[in-house]
Amino acid sequence: MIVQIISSKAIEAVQNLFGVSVPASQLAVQRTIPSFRNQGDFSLVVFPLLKVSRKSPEETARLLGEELLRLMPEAESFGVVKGYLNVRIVKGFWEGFVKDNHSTHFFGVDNQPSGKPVVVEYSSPNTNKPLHLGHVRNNLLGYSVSQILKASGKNVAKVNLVNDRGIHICKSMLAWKLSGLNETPQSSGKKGDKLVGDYYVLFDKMCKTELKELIDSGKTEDEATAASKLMAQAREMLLKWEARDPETLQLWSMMNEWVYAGFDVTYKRLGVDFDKIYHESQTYLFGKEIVEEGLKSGILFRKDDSSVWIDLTAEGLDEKLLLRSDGTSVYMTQDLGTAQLRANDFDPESLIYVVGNEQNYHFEVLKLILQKLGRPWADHIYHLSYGMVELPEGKMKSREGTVVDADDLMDEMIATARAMTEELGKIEDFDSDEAQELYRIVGLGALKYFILKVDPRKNMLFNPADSIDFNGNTGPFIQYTYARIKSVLRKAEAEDIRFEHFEVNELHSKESDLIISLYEFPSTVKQAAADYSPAIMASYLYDLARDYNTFYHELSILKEENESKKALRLAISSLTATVIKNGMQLLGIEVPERM
RNA sequence: GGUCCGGUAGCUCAGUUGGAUAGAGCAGCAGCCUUCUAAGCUGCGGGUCAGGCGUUCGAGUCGCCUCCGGAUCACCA
Repeated sequence: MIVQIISSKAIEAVQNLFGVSVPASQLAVQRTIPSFRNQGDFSLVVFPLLKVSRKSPEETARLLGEELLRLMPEAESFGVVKGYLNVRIVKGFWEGFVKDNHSTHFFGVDNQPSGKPVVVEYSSPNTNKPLHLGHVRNNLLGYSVSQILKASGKNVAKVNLVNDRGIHICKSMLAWKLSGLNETPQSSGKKGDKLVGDYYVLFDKMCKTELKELIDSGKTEDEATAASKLMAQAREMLLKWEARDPETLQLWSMMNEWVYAGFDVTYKRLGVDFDKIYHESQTYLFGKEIVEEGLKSGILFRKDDSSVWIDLTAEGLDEKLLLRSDGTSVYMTQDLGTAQLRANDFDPESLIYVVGNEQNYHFEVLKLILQKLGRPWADHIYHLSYGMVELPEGKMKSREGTVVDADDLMDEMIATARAMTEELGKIEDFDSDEAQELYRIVGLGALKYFILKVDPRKNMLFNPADSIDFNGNTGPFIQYTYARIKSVLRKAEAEDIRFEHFEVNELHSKESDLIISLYEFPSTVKQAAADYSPAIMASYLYDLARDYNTFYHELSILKEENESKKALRLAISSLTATVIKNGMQLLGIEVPERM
């Protein structure tokens, strides 16, 4: 990397000039800001060196620049502004970079996977209701982070932990049974997850009616809840399920199958997948052995009512329950068990949990307990905590019907893509299938980019009006740039213009801006991986697309008369297309050849 | 109340270990298609980086305090 080269040569230069060895941390090398690009490509801040140079900032920069020219064949010239040394890189360096990579299909994403796997858990839905906007953010993040980690050279295992048991599933089952309609996805034509979700809502309604009657008859709210027959029936059903009552199990597995079939459709459309799916019904009993182990080693303790706890007050947290007084496990117990299970299954380098920030405390405690229990891999648990998705009218509330359904959302985005495309009238020669495919790519591209461009940690606002805007900092803008480049490349191919041979003797500023952006793609992948942040990739791709569009606008490519320049511009264009395609793929976004 | 996260232009968001004059997009205004795709490009206006104090040659970025918003602190998951 050129930044590292400059940095290490600068250390050498300081040694030669002032006889002092300075740490790399003292030498900040950065891209020169646009105002001073006429002087150089990269800048070095010399203020930290004044103590050792005992000279003015300008003089220090000048001496360092001269020494760098001697030491660094890649340095062509330099300029000094105040305490900034601006270094111009020789054209041959960029020529070599473009020549080496312009036809490399997997530029930037071709790191060979090595090491133990990184296990990424994401999605993790409940089977009592369909996927909504919040899940969409989760799924897109999990998938994208997995792609980015892979590209950066990690082995990745994507896992899903489906919450397929518990009182909430029993509620759907009970409502379905009580309705007596025997409604199925086949009989109703409803998507399975929607159908089951409807019964969950129905249960809620029936429950409210029952409660209202009880309260009207003079009971307090608490008394009414306690007296609710429906709730009692649901609890009874859960007990039956845990006792493996055949009839209950059958109903449970039938309805879950419906949900899975529905989820599969949504997952497939969203473009996400998993290497392994865990089901809580099979793992919810795990973790108790770990609790026993913790009791033996004295890390956990039992209270008089025989419930089991861990005392984390020394860590600034509270006491946390791990086993109820009746000996049953809680969420934390299960998660300890599934973490161990995953450690056994994968022998992972690290465990990543893509889970909303409302569970920050849970994961902090989970990690701490496992560390106290001496699990070496616990140090590598990372909670990829993301913020909530809010709507302009506030939070999504299923009870108030303000939940944005994942399938509906995709439908709307694709319909919008269709409307926009038809209005622009550029694809008259597409057949119906090609057109449908384009609407899908653009609609989903808009949705995915809109969500992934914001820093995962932050809460985000999902404004439907903004999300369907396809101009500016959007997925379709980047897709458009790609299609535009491909159009040029097709023309070049038709005219049998090759671009293997060119010499770079001079560079237009728009050319060098673009080349340097392209050069930074591999390190951007690494950084996005290190930060678990698709937003970094999204932001990079937007800047790149913008750089390309100004380049495209200011310089002609095919009409350039100088053959060498024409070839260079085609090579840059080709590499830009590759980077956009590879980068978008890291976000789970496809790019169209034409649009 | 304790802990954690956030507060940057009217709105939505960037701002890599502290570095040059804090940037985009949207919205508004004004231009650019006889030229490789105008889903594009160019220009204009718009800021007490919530506020204060401190560290530093240098702070949106680090530390402390205050204010505002959110999450969490269940024998729920």
